[in-house]
Amino acid sequence: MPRVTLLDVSRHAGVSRATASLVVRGSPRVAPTTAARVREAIVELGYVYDRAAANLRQSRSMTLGLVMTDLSNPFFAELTMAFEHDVHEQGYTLFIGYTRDDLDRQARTLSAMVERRVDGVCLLPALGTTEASLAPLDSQHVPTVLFTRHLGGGRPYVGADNVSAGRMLGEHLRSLGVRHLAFVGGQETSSRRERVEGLLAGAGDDVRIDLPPIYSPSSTVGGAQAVSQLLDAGILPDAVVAYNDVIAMGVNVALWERGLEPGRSIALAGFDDIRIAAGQVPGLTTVATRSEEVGRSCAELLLGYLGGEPPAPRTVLEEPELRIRASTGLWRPRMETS
Amino acid sequence: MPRVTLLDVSRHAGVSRATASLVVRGSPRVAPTTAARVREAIVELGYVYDRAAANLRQSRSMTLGLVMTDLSNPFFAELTMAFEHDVHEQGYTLFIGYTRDDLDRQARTLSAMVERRVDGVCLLPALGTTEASLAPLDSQHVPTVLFTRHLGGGRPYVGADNVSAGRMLGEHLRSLGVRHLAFVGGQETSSRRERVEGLLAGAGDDVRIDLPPIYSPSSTVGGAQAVSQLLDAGILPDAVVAYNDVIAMGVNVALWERGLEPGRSIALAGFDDIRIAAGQVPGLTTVATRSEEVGRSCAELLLGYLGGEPPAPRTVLEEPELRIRASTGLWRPRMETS
DNA sequence: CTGAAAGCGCTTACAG
DNA sequence: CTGAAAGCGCTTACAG
Repeated sequence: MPRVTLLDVSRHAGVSRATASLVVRGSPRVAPTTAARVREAIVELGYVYDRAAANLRQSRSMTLGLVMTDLSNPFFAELTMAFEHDVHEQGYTLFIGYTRDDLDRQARTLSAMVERRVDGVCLLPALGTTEASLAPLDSQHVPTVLFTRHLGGGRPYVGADNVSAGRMLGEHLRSLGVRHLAFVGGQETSSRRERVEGLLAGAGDDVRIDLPPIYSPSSTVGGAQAVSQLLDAGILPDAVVAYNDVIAMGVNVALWERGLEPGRSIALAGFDDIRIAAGQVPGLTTVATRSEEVGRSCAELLLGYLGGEPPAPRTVLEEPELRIRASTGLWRPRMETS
Repeated sequence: MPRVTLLDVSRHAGVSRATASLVVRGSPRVAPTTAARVREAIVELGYVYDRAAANLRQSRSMTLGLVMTDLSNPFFAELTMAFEHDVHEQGYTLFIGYTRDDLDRQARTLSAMVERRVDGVCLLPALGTTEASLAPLDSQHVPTVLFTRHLGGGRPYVGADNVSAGRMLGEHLRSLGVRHLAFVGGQETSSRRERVEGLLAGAGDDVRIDLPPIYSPSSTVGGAQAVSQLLDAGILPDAVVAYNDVIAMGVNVALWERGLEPGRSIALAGFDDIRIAAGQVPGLTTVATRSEEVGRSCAELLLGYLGGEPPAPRTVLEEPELRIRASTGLWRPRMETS
């Protein structure tokens, strides 16, 4: 059976297609009685608006793309929910794609979205992404906002203020009396560099900081392996700082397994304050990097960008917040070295 | 500047639009030299295929919808990743939406996808969903597969075998010597009923089972509140079984805070085996309900369904697997009652 | 294997 | 406020 179209509706209601079209879009320029007749016809015929066809004509799709590496870090699940909420309210439907930090996959995903004429894209760039990687978006003038990782260029970007987050944690640990800390896990990204930079600044010169080249995926397994590498290298700091909470959770388990008691015999902290981090034993000290605010700002920046010029400000840095819990709060220096 | 279309490409290559169209779709019916000339033109002009326009003509969109309540449970993040992987490989792009267990939001989300002519939808139905709620999908003949929660009808469905999962856990706890267990958390859903049913069967008649009407959202906070309600009601079982792992993580914290040591003084278990559960202290005993397999089966069932009749089998139950960890593995009966 | 024409379902000027 | 015509960018028969 053929699809019911706007032409069928207009005939049934005794008006032209143009009029019916205005009614479905809620135009006030149609007489109320006419509009009512059209709406009746819609119900009687079981008509469903074909936004895809409308979009072809209007050359916009009312869809947005959200592309990230993966969801194994709940931070991105939280961000996704906030982003989806805000754009859904504006009538947009969301395309989603996961690059798994693979450049080919990222290219295919972005192309697929561009071919479907997305109106805009929020992207967490995969490792190794360059400005050139984004040519498929730029050549079609698809407004793009980066989040969490930036490329160093002037492209619109939303993220936590990672330098500030690192500094807060560094200051906290120093004030506890930590004299030796190590940083582990994460990938070689802008946000990792920024967190380390802040940590160094916050801890100050009195604190010895080990920055072994120990990277890891954002998983508990990755965290456990990272801290094992650290300990196997003979490094036993007062405090371990993990690149993020998921990694810190893995560090936590590995420390327990080695007979260390996080929060007592060794301090432990992460970044992000994923909701699940408060449900850890011991409760995990962390710096909230505002998943929901980042998602919301991405939506706001992108929506403001649509059909217009790149927005000002082009960079939004969310203010982090230190959340002190038992994983550092109970730790005390083993002995005074002064 | 106007968009580069297939007409521009065909002119530039000296062929007709139809021929150019065949080339972009990789048809073998075009002479190789002609095809090469067209491909050159595409590159030279910077042409981008407009799949949205193609889809209008073909009346299919090469998009699928994945609709669930939310991502606060990592189980659904894992499922999403697996589903996305498989459908991406088949050339589909994914629309996503979160209902937050709200029927209105679910209706709006499904309508938005239907208006955009999705080829198929995988849905975790919000609480209160009836067959009638799915009329927007059915009236447009959008193939639909349910997951995690079913409606009792014959609609295609993928989920874990929750009865079996409950039974495994019940048998495990009984074999440990647990004589009194309580089940807490979760919503009033098909999967909760099934888990409870299996648990009762597995534990047998010798085990006293408390099923207080304590429901909760899938969050650590929800879990902490649920177990507090239990304990405040004066119930102190040998073992607490939570509806899922996220809730169990909250139970874990609340038990510690009350001076109970999960895994020692009280046994604790959940369901799902979310990846992060292994990174708990103590390690959480759970029944894996196969997030990735569920996602994969959803993709397979839905793709098989597209353009054809509803698939057989219409129901796929993934086999669960018991994962014993310290949260029950270290527990021993306090005294013999025989 | 290639080309001219019609059509997917809508919206957009332009007359009236 | 309403209607007839053209067009969004593609694909699909149908001739050749």
